[in-house]
Amino acid sequence: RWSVAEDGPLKMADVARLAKVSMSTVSRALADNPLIPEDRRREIQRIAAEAGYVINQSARSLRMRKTQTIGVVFPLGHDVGQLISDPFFIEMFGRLADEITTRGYQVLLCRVTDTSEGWLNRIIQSHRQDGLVIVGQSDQHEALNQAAESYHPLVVWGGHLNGQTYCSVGTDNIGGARRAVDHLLGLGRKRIAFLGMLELPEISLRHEGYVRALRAAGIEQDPALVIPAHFSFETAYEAARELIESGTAFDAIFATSDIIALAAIQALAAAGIDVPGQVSVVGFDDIAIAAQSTPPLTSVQQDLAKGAKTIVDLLFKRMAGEDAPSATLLPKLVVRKSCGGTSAG
Amino acid sequence: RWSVAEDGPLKMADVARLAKVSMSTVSRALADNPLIPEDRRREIQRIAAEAGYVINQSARSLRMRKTQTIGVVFPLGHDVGQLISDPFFIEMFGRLADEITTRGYQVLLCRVTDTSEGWLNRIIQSHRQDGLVIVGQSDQHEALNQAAESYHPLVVWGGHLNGQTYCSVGTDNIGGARRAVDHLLGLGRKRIAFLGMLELPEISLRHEGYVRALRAAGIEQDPALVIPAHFSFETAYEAARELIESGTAFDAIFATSDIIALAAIQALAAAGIDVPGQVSVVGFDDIAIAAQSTPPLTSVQQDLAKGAKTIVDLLFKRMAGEDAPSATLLPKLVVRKSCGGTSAG
DNA sequence: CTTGCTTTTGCAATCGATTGCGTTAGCGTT
DNA sequence: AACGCTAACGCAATCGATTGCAAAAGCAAG
Repeated sequence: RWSVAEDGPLKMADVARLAKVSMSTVSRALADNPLIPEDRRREIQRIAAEAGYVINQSARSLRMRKTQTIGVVFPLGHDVGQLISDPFFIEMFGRLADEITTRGYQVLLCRVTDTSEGWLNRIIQSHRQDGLVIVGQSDQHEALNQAAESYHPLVVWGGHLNGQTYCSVGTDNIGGARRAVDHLLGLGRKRIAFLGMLELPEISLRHEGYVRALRAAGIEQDPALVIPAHFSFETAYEAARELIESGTAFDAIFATSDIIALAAIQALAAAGIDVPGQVSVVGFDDIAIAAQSTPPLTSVQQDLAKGAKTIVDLLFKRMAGEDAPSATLLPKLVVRKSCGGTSAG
Repeated sequence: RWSVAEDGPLKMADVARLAKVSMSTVSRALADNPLIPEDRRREIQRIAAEAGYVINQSARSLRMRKTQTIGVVFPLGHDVGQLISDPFFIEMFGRLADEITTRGYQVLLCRVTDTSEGWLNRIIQSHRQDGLVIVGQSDQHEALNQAAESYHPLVVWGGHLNGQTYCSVGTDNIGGARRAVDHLLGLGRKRIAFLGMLELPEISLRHEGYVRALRAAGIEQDPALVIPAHFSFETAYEAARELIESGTAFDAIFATSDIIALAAIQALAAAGIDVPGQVSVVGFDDIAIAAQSTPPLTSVQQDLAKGAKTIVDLLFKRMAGEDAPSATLLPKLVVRKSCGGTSAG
């Protein structure tokens, strides 16, 4: 009898010996190749299963030049440890994982530790995956553009930017922001602060929506109301606190993520400012906590389930050689108590 | 000049040609093997980097019989789609991913879609990973025991069970539950409901702690107060609703996860029952939302950061051939408003 | 019993790296 | 110049599968 401990893992050659056929035949039988008559196929499959044989994926990947694996790459640089701290990315990852595993592929999580020149090429050429999903462009627009030239199975979650050659899926950031700010304006708010990092493409688009809404309402923009704020709770809290202490007057906050919004609400509470009484707050993403917070947060909802499905659909198309275009999802404003009563003129 | 599009990806042989040395030398140079003089090593590394060469990991894995990858396996069966719905698993995954990538390994997410006989062996023998973390024993205690016999680089997050031969890391479930129920008893609560699936080993241990606390307080157990409840919000809500409608009297709930606790609180609210006025609620896990909910949830905190670090530490020891023992983490009761005022006799 | 055709099967090359072992180069001694 | 010794380097086998191509087997018709 054969044992893992003594003889090491079973190889295909061993199964071939057991079944008294050649390796070629075993390989074809396990692959359900019709070249082998069906009854013999079944027989060989049974023998392999009973022996506990499993195909060595390293060998298979090398020979077939594919890994049955999709790499999911998470954003870089800006916030170290963001992976575990940001509910948005976490949820996105879960949904992507679902979509990918449903299609019979494995999910490889890639965290980029070294963003020096060529980081993306290093991931691509490692051949560890058959396709890549990049979650968030961060500030790597150029790197993505360049990689997309020669590597096709690549889809990016993020904003649609000028001169973009890669395939991206993302919410209509301008429209979403526009809707949020329009809502605040509709409540009679006039001094609306913007919290977010303009350096990030998606945030920059949300800022554009903010600007357009103000302009359409004929309200003058005040640079003092545009505050840089990272995605982490602590830094966002700090940013909000500084805004409050600066003495700049404001009656609403448009936060470019829910985490930032929640941090702002806490900072306002700490300063004794009532939400939504004195200041209205709107977030972005509509993560799960948003509905549970006190007060419940009004937020621009991104449909991550649909987003993930779209990303993976497009990726598989591209893996099949087809040329899939970018897609934009329509955001929805979910109104809750954090921005005050029912709308007014 | 060389181009990905035209000539396919660069191979080590190409680099060898560029550097005018043999493949052996290139391989050794890239591996920083001291057999090659340092200056030549640097030179070859420079040439490889400039050409954009990256080692093909499939080939490397095959030859070296290791993949620089750790598989993280998620629980099976009980709750389909739990991956995306359960914040506990998500957070655990994030922390594991951090610990693993910090050590220079990749993370492969394994979702088991086929739990038929031999599922674990199929993962192990695929040789896709150098080590395995299983998050949650589910009902697979026996399968784990058997696999552990011949496969050593394996660590399980979960309870420590009788006759267990595999290495596990987990919270002291009995102690944690005991502490939670003792707290409720200290508040004067006497009819404490238990919500959770006894079939799961960890939950069964928490039930044991519940029983011990009641026994120590000389309070009679009522089987009608032990309610089966899955981990998903919807099913837990349903379970809580049935408890309420059954008419069984109770003045406290010990929920075996925060999700269950939050669902119970909502069900209670819907029935017009005040928390903590009429019923005290305690959860388990202390996930991020717990502190943000209304009312903030008292919960048994599991230190996931430490748990993940311990798991990965032990796993790497086992991968190195050492024999690492199981570990137990001490839970901490975090008291918030959901179970009522400061304690009383 | 040939011949011709189809169905099965197996040989051997291949994927792209790593590495044991033997060879060559380089240098210092005598 | 010959020798010995070490430091560098390269040949070729190897990891474990897949697959093109050719050979063998099976079968029917002549």
